[in-house]
Amino acid sequence: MPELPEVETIRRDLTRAIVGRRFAAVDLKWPRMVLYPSPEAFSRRLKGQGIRDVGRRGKYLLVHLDGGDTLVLHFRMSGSLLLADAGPDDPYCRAVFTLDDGSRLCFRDPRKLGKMWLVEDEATVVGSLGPEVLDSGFTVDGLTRALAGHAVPIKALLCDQTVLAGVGNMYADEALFAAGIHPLRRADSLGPGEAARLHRALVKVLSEAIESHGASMTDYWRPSGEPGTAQSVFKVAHRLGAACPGCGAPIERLRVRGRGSYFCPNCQCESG
DNA sequence: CCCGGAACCTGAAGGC
DNA sequence: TGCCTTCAGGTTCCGG
Repeated sequence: MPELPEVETIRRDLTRAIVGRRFAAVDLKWPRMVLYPSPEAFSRRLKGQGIRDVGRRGKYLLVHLDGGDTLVLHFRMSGSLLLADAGPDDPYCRAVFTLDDGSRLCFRDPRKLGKMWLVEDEATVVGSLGPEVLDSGFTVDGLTRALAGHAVPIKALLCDQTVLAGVGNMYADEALFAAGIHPLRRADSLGPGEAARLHRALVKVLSEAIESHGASMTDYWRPSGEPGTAQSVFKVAHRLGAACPGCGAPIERLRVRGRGSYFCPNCQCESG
């Protein structure tokens, strides 16, 4: 499930591979993934535009084009972007972009939940996102302000993209463990020390995951087809019943707003 | 404000 | 073996 570290890895890998190239052809095998404009207009307008740079906002990949448009991609649950040789035979390839040098880019997405937009102003898609966790401008104060006045479970708030951009289920669990905070704690009940620990944990967990090129749990691969390795250092996420690296207690799982949440009942106590 | 549930999707996993 | 149900969770929307 591509969250911030996975999309950032795709951005970096892709930057080396496609900046300066031009879109030559677009083959939409699952047109419903295009939300704007119409699939026909999307393909027509994209064709011929050169790639200026590849950016990211939260979990969105932003391909800035020399015609002034931005191609926006969201991978949702199972999407990935592969360079070339996944090949036209791959049954899960939902869109193929052919570039002017003959290379191909494949949007692979078994579950068809991924989305694409081609817009003049990217803010129409990403304008409502909260701050980037890894921006230098994201401070403990900023996090404290984001928590204030919210009676929701902290886990739910961390996954709210309008509050923080880029954090999803896996990394929210890892950051809460690193900060020693229970996923059900009310966001507005965190003390200053806890907010500072959580801020540090978020930055650390996401930075280290980027260094490991993201986590390949299910359907995520780097554009080269190689897996990321961030999952190998997960301490709680997807480790139900395994020993907590801090205290040895078995990792437990509960549901927070419909999402499976892994935590150590010992190291993350409910009262904080 | 806060929550739950449905919808979008399909492969994997578990039960019988 | 095989059918059926449930689960996985990012996002949006809708109703209580």
